[in-house]
Amino acid sequence: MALSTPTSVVLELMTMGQQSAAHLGELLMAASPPMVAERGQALTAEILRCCDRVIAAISGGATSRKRKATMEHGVLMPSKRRSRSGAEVRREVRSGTTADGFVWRKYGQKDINGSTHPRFYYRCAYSANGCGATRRVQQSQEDPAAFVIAYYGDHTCGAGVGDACHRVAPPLPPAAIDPNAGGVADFFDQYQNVESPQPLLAAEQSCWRRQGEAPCSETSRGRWSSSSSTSSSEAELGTSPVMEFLEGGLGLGWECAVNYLCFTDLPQTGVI
DNA sequence: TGCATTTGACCTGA
DNA sequence: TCAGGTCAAATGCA
Repeated sequence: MALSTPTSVVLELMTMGQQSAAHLGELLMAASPPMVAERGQALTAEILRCCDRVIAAISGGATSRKRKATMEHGVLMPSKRRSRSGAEVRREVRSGTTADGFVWRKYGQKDINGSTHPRFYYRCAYSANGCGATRRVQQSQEDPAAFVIAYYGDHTCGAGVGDACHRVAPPLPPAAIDPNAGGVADFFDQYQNVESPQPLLAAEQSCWRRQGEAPCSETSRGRWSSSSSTSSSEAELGTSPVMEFLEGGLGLGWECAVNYLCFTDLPQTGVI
C-alpha cells in the first residue's frame, strides 16, 4: 500500500466510501419499494457529492479561499487583513432557513459586489456576556430559497442545550406544515435539495430532539422568518422548517431520520 | 421607555 | 481606491 501520508489515506478512504455508497444505491434500487429506493438514491447521491467535495478539497491543495500571505525580509508574514471578530470560519452551511436554534442579533447588512442579495451580519444575542460567536448570512445566488451561512467563533456563553444562547424553538405556524396548503412534496423537495446537510452542532441536534419531545402548540410564542430574512426580526428563534414539517406533519419516522433530521445518525438510522 | 433593528459612515486590508 | 466588515446614531415597536 502506498498510503504513506494522511492525505493519501483520506483520499483512499473517501474513494472507498464512494464505491460503497454507489453499491448501496444499487442494492436499494434492486431490493426496495419505489418510495424507499427513491429516498435511498437521493441519500446515496448526497453521500457521493460529499465525498467528491472532500476529495476535491484535499487533492486541490486547498487552492481556493487561501489567504494571501506576504513576504517580509524573506519571512512569510500573516495577512494583515482584519480578522472577523478574531475568529476563523468554523463552518459554512447551505440551508433552507436562517434559523439554527441560536438567538442572533443583526449588527450589519451589506450589498455585496456581484451578488443580487445583500449580506447580513449577526452576532450572538448574548455577546454582552462575552460570547464571540458570529455568523454571516447570504441568500444563495443559484438557489434563492437557500441561504449560505458562515459561522465564526464559538458560543462561549454556553452552547449546550438549555444554555443562554441556545433556545428551543417554537413550531412553525400551521400553514407551513399544512399538507393541503403548499403541497407536501414541494415543501419537502425544497429541503431535500439543500446541499449537504451539514454535520450539526451537538447543541443543534439536541435542540431538535428536544423539540420532538414537546407537543406542538399553535400558541407557542416566537417570531418566524420567511424565505427572506431581510425584513423580519433578526432575533431569531427557530429550527429548520424541515424538522418542523416532519415532526408536525408526519411524525418522527424513518423518513425524517434518513432525509435530514438525524444526518449525523445516518449509520444507525439509514439502515432499514 | 427600553430594547432591537436599520442604515449610513467609518475602518481596514487588498 | 475599492470592497467587505463593523460601529453607532436614528428609528421603530411593544
